[in-house]
Amino acid sequence: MNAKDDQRSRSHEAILDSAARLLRERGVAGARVAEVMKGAGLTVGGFYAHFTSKESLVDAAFRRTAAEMRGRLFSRLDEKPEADRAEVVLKRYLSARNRDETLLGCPLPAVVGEIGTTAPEHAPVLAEEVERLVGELETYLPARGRLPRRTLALGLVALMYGGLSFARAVRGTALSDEILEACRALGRAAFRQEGPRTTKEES
Amino acid sequence: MNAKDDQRSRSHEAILDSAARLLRERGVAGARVAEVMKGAGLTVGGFYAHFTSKESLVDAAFRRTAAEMRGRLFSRLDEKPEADRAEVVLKRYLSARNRDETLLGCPLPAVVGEIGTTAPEHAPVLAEEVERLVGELETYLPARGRLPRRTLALGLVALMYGGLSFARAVRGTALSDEILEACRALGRAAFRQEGPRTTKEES
DNA sequence: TGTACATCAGTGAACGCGCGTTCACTGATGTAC
DNA sequence: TGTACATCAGTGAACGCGCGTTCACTGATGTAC
Repeated sequence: MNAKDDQRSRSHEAILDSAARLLRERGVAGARVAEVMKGAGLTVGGFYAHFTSKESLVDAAFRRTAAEMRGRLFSRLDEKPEADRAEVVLKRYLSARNRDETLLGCPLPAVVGEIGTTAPEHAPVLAEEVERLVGELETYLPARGRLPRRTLALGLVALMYGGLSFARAVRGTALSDEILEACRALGRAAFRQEGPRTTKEES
Repeated sequence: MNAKDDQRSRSHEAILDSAARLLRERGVAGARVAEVMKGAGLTVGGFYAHFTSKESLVDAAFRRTAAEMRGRLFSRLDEKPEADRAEVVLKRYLSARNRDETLLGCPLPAVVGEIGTTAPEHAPVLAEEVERLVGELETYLPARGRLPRRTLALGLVALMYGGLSFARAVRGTALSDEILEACRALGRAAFRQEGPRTTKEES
């Protein structure tokens, strides 16, 4: 039962990968089952042997892309001075790279609007992933600023998501670059005033 | 030729109104031509006597909703102390009301994601409307803060849009209220440090 | 003022197309003896 | 070791459905004489 199971799980992975790519690039409605399967080197009919519905595929692909994003966003931060870490995260997220390389970038801009309008069935997963992102970001924020860490983290996530969404929507224009820069500046201003630059333990 | 022309322009208005409502509530793909016409008290077939395509309808409806939003956002600000105006705008936009009353609220959360993914044909109109919003918001910001007015305005628009989008997507949860509040706090922090609360002329 | 004709906003059915999902079938892999 | 059968991942065509758009037609409004 080895070769068969191997094949099966390899296909499963390929489908998820393909879905993750399309979800980030085209959103929920734009990630069509037939195209997902084609991207995995398979045909439409086989899909339902791997997932019970498109809905469950989207949930799974969303979780995966969100986890990947957090991985990239928070990787190797221990190499940076503690006081600079939040700024590094901000810079990484609001970068031309994260805007242009949709295939590897953040899934939020492609799905949040749809979840608010035509795809509310994915709201629970979104809430989950936002909590994860906010929770991890909090770790890198000053412990006692004017605003509670969680407040600051929630606001920064909204700022980052909003800036990236706009920048992607008008990509290729000067406005797009301007937006990214302005959001970085605003975010920096928000947490720079929040705490002293001295080193404090966080736990 | 009076009664006929009157009828025609009344229908045109009704179609636009209906489209504006649906666009805010369900986005570009969700605002279906047949449903728009039904909402205007008409049938599908008559649509193309009023608009050349769905695309041009969406552009027109988007401009209309954006203008309405600016109207509500910036109305009667002269009644408020000059230093408080930006904060009033922030509060109005990031309110439970603007989240829940989708029918009258901001169109951005419903369309920006789609424009970035499956409906790039509306990017020019989006850029136009963002410029209008940013330009008007600048008027209410401190003239010489740490950040240039335009930078601050761009960042605030991204923050407001991002916060409202998240809040709508997870509406009905505690997280949704928390996000609105956090974005108001972050925005306030950003422009509060930007300038002294003294009165300065702006022009 | 009345009558015959022209205009045109709106109707409703049909068009081609693409979607998510289903299902009878295939053929390579694994099992039993 | 070889043969007959079972399993099951994947195929490809079909299903019902909804979309944007087209078009022959209707009937009330307006014009010409």
